[in-house]
Amino acid sequence: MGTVSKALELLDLFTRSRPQIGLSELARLSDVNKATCFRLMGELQNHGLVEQVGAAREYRLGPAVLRLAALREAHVPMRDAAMPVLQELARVTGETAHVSVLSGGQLRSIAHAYSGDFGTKVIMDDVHVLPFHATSSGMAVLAHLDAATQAAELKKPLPARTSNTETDPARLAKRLKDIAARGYAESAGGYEAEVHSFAVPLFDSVGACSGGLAVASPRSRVTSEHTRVVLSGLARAGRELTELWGGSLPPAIDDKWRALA
Amino acid sequence: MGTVSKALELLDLFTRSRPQIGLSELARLSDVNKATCFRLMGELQNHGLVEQVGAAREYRLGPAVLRLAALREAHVPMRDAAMPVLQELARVTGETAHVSVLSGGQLRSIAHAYSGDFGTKVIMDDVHVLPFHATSSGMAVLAHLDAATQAAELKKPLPARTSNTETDPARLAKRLKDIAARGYAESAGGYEAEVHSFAVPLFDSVGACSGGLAVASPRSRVTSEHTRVVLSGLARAGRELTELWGGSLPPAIDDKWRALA
DNA sequence: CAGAGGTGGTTTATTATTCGAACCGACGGT
DNA sequence: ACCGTCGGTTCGAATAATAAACCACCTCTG
Repeated sequence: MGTVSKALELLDLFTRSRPQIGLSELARLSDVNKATCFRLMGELQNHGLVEQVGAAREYRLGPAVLRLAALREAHVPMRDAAMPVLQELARVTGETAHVSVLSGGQLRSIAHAYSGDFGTKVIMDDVHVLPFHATSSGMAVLAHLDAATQAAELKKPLPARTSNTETDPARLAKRLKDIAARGYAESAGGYEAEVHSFAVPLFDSVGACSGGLAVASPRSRVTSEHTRVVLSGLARAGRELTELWGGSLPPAIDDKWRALA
Repeated sequence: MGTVSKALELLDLFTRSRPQIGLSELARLSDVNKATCFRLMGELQNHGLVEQVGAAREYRLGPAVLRLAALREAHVPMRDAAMPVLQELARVTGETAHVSVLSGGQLRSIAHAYSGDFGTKVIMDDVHVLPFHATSSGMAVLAHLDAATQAAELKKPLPARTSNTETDPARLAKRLKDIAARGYAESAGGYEAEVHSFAVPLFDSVGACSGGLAVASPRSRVTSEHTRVVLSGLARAGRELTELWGGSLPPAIDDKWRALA
């Protein structure tokens, strides 16, 4: 693996639940030698991506990330545009909603919104790369990608995240066909055992699938009425978001989503 | 220079005015070999920091920067807290306001706000590292740092950005003493020839200087009345922001700022 | 108080990784 | 057909990253 990748993996160790990390722990978590770690962090620090703070000289993300994000938003205002739609979707469903985009062959979560309705909710804080085979967003997106990418993805290993994860390529292929026919995907505990989620694909200006929009609930709250509300919310929000991002719904999807509303 | 630094410098080439860059141009701008550039961008892309888009396969900042920024804000909500204060400061002065923080020995701009009052305004979009000797923020901060850091900074080269930049260490040292005595700094075209700016230092919880707050105007609008408004605005906003960030004003500064209001 | 085990940071020779020049095929205008 | 550019690739040479040992310091604990 390249040096840069190692440095970036160090960055990915920072999460909501672990926002500051000392040098030794960083080395331990990343399986990178402490000296190497030290140098890499030094370089990251010189560019403001991380900073050291406090007497323990622990590292945390630095101010430069704000600049980069502001720049990205100024040029591709996806997140800002998505936020209100996402919050409304969380509100009407009473569940956690999140949106992800396809980038470099990976599906990345870029924003999420929680509902205040229940004491229990699905926490998305520290998820960033969504596996195609184990999440509803992933399957929704994969099902609407071209056959070649789909086949390529099916050839990769399909690690089981839970006992409900679909790990058989043939069965997964069948499920994808099904999803494409319906216009939405469902995952019953394939990512986290207790999490049930539904997702719809999102499309760019040339009608190619570019991301996914999902609602995730604790399994216990899933009923047929709940599912109806979630699906109709997803269809509406999916249509709105696709439009906001300057995309266009393929007519086939448009029809299927009309039926959900 | 380390490989990681090279990669991060590539990231810094993306600006508001140049948000998408092709491989060849990237190599040209960065003085990095095209092959190297390609590999580095590939690694950045694998982590979502950049993505390729369109038929020309141009690069732009990717969705992962959003995640990092959201993480930083969740843990250190500086920018979000600063934004309203900054906007109010821009409003009352009618000029561009910006705030910067000290990180890893550099002063980095983390947010700015424009006023709608005038047709001409100072544009801060693509500034991110502020030189200590050539900006009012830089001098305000440096003047309130400990003597050792100050001396170290004075020993470094002081490149002239304009004909008005202070490049003589001795004269700069004298100016810094002056600034510390007044509690604010002034830069008359030291960074951009036509830009006149005032700045105040900001302080952390132990009373150490941790950043700067500045108002920048076109030179032509500077009058004594204008200066009075700007300084009183800076004093008020500086006090507010220091408090918001959980810092405490040194009593000496507090006195001086009272006189400005 | 001594020492064990933790911290952040530094140094070393060894080695694996990165580098850059040249090259490739594709595209778009002369 | 030529030219210039594009994104991307190759390969030997050379640079830069590596891991382990070491330091100074701190805080527990026996």
